[in-house]
Amino acid sequence: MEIKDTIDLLKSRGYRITPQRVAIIRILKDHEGHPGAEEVFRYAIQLYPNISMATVYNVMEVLEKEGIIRAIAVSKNLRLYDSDIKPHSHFICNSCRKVFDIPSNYYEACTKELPLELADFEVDSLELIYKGLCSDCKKTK
Amino acid sequence: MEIKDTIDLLKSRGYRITPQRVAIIRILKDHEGHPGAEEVFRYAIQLYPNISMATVYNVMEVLEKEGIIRAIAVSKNLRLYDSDIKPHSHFICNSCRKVFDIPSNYYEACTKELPLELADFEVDSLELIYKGLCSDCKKTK
DNA sequence: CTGTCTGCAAACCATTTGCAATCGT
DNA sequence: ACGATTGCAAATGGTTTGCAGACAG
Repeated sequence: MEIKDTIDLLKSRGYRITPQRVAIIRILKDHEGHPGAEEVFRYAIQLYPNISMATVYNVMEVLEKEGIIRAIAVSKNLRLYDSDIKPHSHFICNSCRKVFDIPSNYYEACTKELPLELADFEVDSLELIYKGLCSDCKKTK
Repeated sequence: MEIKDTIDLLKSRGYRITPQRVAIIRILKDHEGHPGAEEVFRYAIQLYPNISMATVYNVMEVLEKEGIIRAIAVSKNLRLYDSDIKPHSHFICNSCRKVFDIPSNYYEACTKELPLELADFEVDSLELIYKGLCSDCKKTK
């Protein structure tokens, strides 16, 4: 999604377009990958020297709530974000904590063909996460 | 798995069988569901009044490491445990935070037929988590 | 103008840690 | 005995909160 589209989306939902929000949207666009709040903050502070962590968290929460990014619980004290919202699964390395985007035929199958047990539930999202050791960490082991 | 089997497993891996560990293993056996550390602690303190949270965390970590239980990252500050390690997926209610065990045909399919991108990786586990609103919370909404 | 958003610093809280005493083997 | 484990209390660290001032619409 283009930056402008994201901004229009937020505007249409009643959010104010502050320079901090624009900066973070741009950062997420320019740095594909899986940044955490800390990393977003480090980039943001260069575009906007007075920005605070509280604002970063605030903006990330808005973006997540509006379905613009996905949060990934990597481990107890590491939450990363994924600005690619196309259906895909993740691999998390238990050693280096890196997150890999993994295309998965099953991801879409799982969302389309829900288990009977979920018939009465409202299913909003699916997380399909493999964990283990990435190829680099596997060698070093 | 029977309590005795779990104890034998731990013993065979060099762990000491302390009454605290036995108490927690029994608690997990007797209270199916998805308790958190706090809930385990509340039960444990009745069997063993001097037990501390640190010990509960210690034991849960051992059990998780040895594949006897699974940890579920429900939300930022809520981690629950599942003592059922048979292959199945989870549904987490975004409102009441309850965890539901969901049988899933795809869970096993995902583990057996790994995406090509994971060929060089060591895959140790899979999490398949649906999120949304459970039937009760859906009504109240 | 008006109510939302930001930045600061302090608060939060589940989890972890250091360490002396205890206990399993 | 000996080293693993416990319990306590303090520390940790990512995230949240309260609030006064700034600012978008």
